[in-house]
Amino acid sequence: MDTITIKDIARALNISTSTVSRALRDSYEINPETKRLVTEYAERLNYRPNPIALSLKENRSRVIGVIVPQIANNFFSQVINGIEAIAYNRGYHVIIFQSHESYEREMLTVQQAVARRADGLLISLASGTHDVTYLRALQEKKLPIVLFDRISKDLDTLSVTADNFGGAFAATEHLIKAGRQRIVHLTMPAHISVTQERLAGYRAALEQYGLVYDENLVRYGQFGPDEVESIVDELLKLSPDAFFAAGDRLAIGCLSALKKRNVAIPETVSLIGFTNITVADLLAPAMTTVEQPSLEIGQLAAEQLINLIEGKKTTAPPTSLKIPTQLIVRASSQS
Amino acid sequence: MDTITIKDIARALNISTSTVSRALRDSYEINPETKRLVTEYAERLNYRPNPIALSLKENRSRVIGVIVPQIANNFFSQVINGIEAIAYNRGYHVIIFQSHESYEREMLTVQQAVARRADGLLISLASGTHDVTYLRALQEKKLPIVLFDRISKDLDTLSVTADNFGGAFAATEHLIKAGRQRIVHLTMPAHISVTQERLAGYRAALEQYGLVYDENLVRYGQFGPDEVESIVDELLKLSPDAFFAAGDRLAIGCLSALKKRNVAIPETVSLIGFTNITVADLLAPAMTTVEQPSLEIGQLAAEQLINLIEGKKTTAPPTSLKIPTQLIVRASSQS
DNA sequence: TTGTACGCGTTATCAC
DNA sequence: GTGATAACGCGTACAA
Repeated sequence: MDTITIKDIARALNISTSTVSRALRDSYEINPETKRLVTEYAERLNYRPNPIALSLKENRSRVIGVIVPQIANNFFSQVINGIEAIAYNRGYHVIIFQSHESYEREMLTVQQAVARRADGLLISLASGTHDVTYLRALQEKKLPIVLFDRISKDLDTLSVTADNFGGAFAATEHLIKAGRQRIVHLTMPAHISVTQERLAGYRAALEQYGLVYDENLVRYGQFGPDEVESIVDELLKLSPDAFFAAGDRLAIGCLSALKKRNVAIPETVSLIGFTNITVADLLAPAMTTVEQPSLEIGQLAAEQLINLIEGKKTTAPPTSLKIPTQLIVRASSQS
Repeated sequence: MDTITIKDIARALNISTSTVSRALRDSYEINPETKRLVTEYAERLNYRPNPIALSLKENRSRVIGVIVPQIANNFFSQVINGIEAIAYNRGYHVIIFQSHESYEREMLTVQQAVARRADGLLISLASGTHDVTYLRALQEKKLPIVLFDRISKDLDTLSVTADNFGGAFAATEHLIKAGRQRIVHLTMPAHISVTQERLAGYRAALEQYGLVYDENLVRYGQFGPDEVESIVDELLKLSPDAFFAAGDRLAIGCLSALKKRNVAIPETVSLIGFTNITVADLLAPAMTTVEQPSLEIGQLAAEQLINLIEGKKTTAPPTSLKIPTQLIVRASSQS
């Protein structure tokens, strides 16, 4: 891949590289004629400045590193979509890294991103991550970091999340108002921030409506398809009258299990983060869902990070940004 | 973000930068003691060579550019997953670009990738792309390019796709053997390679079993949710006895439409590329699907591209690699 | 065995 | 108005 440089232009036009540079950068006092010559020639040869040389000189890469647990996931791929939209608008490129939910891999990929001289990092923590001191170290080295979705209170950064508390509260409240009293809460591993926030919303709603919180109705884990089956079996013995699954895959697994068992509950499941409305419609016409603003999370997070990188005022104190969720209540299609 | 360089180490240890460089690169004849000193110090300060400087020097970036129509899409995000797995193993990073199905944006992002000095490009063409001369120009400049999924016969590159013909043939054959005779084929825009290959498989199966090809039963487009509704309405007037949707979203839209109209056909839909089996199970227990090997496509494509970049022998003449698809027949769960 | 000098592509600074 | 030079971080030929 042979590329044309400023040198080539200088040689061809019998002028110095600095003149070429000036002409192209439209910088001060330059002979209009020279400028014309240079720009025309550059145009003709389709000259593009080498961003790598620029990076070296300016000590910045105009690249932001994004670390997610996994790419092949509806939520994260939409967040990335949002990130990309903003980043490209502001002249940044995005390099994606996956932690595969592992603490070790997360550390490694963060190292990689740092080695690549990413100008800043956008991270959603792996479920295996309990310790963020390695991130704190980077922060102290002035590397801009913004956490999103899976955040940590142990790290004093800007963070962008959905309003998980509010969403879970609304979903639970909706079920209660529909007469449900024994609402199962199927959720992710306990230590993840998202889990805690959603659980808190669930509890708050129960409390507000004078229902008891029964911890037997709450199950944690990133249940694989089979696992959910047995969990649901166990739960059914406790005669619940509604299921609130706090995540896409949990909800799908749950629906699948219930369907196999021919459990017919008109409005069993409410879930957070199911982004494909068409599928939700098909799966359970009467299902209520909490739509997670994945695109917006990505956009806002990217915007905040770039502001940080460029030293602009951030939106001040409120270091923890929450984007509202939307409760979507589907009318039962069958009589 | 202050980083430590080879210079810092040299200064601290009172030796020259070249000595430091040699010590770290484990290069020839160096005093073991000096080497120890340097490596220890570097380790302690967590020194990482600046890949940007290296890129500039070696005129390569160890980055591969991936251009897909959209990230937030099950198929593409899984392909990216596969690409990433291979790339990182072989020391490459992956920068993602989206064309948003637009020819102009595709050209722009390719320019960006080239400007960023990507060592090679992995491209799945936008549906808006009818002309690939701009890619041919890059090819002539010796930029390694591998196409995947949405390929073009107008470009003489290595390509990696699913066996779309075989998959469509198998699906159609399955429907025919189940007694279907008027099989609708709902597919993507006509000029896309994938569309053509799948259509050819569909036709070949019809022909082999002596059924007439009725072009009224074939519909093209990237139907939005609403659009599918009216298409299905039109099609129903032609009294089809099966639907073969050549794509995830088409299939979901089709199922949704059929469900709303209470059309009960035991095995209506067969589709290509639906990767989430759990959802397929839920949607239509008797549905037959063709699983697309998205992960493998990504892996193989990345492998081929990196071989190209590194000048290794490619797998010779067969410049067009096809990965087999798998027909998954689900037994009806009812009765 | 180690140090010096140069080049990768670009721009800022200083001379002319 | 334009040219020469240094610097960004690194590796390496060449010199010592």
